[in-house]
Amino acid sequence: MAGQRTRRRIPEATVARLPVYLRILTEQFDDGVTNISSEELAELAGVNAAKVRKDLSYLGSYGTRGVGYDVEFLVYQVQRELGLTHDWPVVIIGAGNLGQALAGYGGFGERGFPVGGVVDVSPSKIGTVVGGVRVRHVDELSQIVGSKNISIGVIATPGPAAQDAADALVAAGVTSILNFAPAVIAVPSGISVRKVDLAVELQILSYYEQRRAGSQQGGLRAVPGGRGRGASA
Amino acid sequence: MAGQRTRRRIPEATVARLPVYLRILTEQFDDGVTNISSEELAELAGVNAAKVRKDLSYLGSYGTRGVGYDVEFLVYQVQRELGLTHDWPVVIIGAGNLGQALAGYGGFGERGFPVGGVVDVSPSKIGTVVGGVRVRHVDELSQIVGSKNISIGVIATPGPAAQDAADALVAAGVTSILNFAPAVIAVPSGISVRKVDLAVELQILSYYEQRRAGSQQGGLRAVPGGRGRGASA
DNA sequence: ACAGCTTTGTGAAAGCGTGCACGAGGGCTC
DNA sequence: GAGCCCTCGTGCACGCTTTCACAAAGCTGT
Repeated sequence: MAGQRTRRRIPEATVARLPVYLRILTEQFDDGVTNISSEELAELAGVNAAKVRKDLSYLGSYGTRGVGYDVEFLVYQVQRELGLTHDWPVVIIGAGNLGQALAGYGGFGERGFPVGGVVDVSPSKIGTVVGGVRVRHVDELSQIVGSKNISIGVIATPGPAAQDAADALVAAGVTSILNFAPAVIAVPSGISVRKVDLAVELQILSYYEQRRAGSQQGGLRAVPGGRGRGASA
Repeated sequence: MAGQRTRRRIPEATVARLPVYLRILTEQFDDGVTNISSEELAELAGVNAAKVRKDLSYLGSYGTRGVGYDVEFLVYQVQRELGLTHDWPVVIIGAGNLGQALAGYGGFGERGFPVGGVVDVSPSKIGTVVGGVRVRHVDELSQIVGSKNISIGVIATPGPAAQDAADALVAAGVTSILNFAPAVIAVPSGISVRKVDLAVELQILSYYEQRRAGSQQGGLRAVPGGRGRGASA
């Protein structure tokens, strides 16, 4: 019974790259590409080929030496590893500007994360329809989460409301949270949290931008740029 | 002349945390707090106190032993280091769902990143007003960037258009890019790129969610969760 | 069947970030 | 003004991540 599921732990850095590989592999598959080498995949993902091989080796030995990887098979394996063999409905808390955009985005549903519900506290928002979903009151959160078996919540509230939102999500039974609010939230251990802060990203860019303006000798140096990447055009 | 600007290089991981400290410090200052210890700041930021001290030490020795840090002074120092002493206007490329939300968000302008322009390729978008800015054609990008001295561009296009958008931004003179499109973009060296991919974040959560479902013994274990954080409630 | 070419999978080394632990230094009290 | 207490700043060790380099393995053509 411990056969398939409990495979070796995958390093966090690798887990963060697998979705990128997956998107590229899917695109390649749609383009009719049936086989791909670590070198090609690395090029498309903007990383080192050795890193690709090591990352993929955590899933198993799915490549063929001298040939490369079978795209379709690899897509399936990465999906399985990431738990993307079924949909994960999400609930969005906060129907303001950002919440509406996320609900209306559509890209979520396509990628296996349909919007299972949107809640807010404001009476002016409740009852409106965003992204085909009617906004309901946050008090109904538990009911929504329970009935649709939702385990992922998205916080799209203003910063000061983020902790309350997180508490409400956890109380409702959500075990993973994607936090867009500009605030650090505390959650019980065992709950996964990832944070996306747009202002923070811009401020990081500002740092390198300013640094560049300061050191006026010999033009530009390579810039780390975080999860992004620089390559010569 | 090499005095102020060319201080020691700050590690990337630290640069990514400085904006978080800055937000917390600003909030504390607004609440009338005049002094803060590394311990308190660490608690609020969800990190280790030693890490806070080490991070801040890259800026200089601005703390007072036995006392802590002067909040107002520290706010100023972090702002200066991040280059936030003046505004950085940004140009948004792509006026779809996401682009509109970003332009209308308002949080950008408040934090020193006013929307200096929005461009798109679609005639149906051009001329419409989002976030108080009229959408213009992408061909006018150079003119917009030049006249407003913009150095940061935000890509909010669909994935397939991202590379073209990046090329257009670089050609227009932008040197930092925040990429929201689900695609890896290639840029000349010397251009900073940061990437925010919503689907990727959800897929990472999916991995840990699935892993949890797989190991059904003794409840939940601590989950890395990336840039987010777990703390006992 | 064998030689040669290609590409994977992985040990080992180097690099980077984190966290501990403690010395250094400054304020406060008596 | 001397001693005590508190908190910063940082050297060091540890662990994670990246990168290199190469042996193992498979396909192809003769």
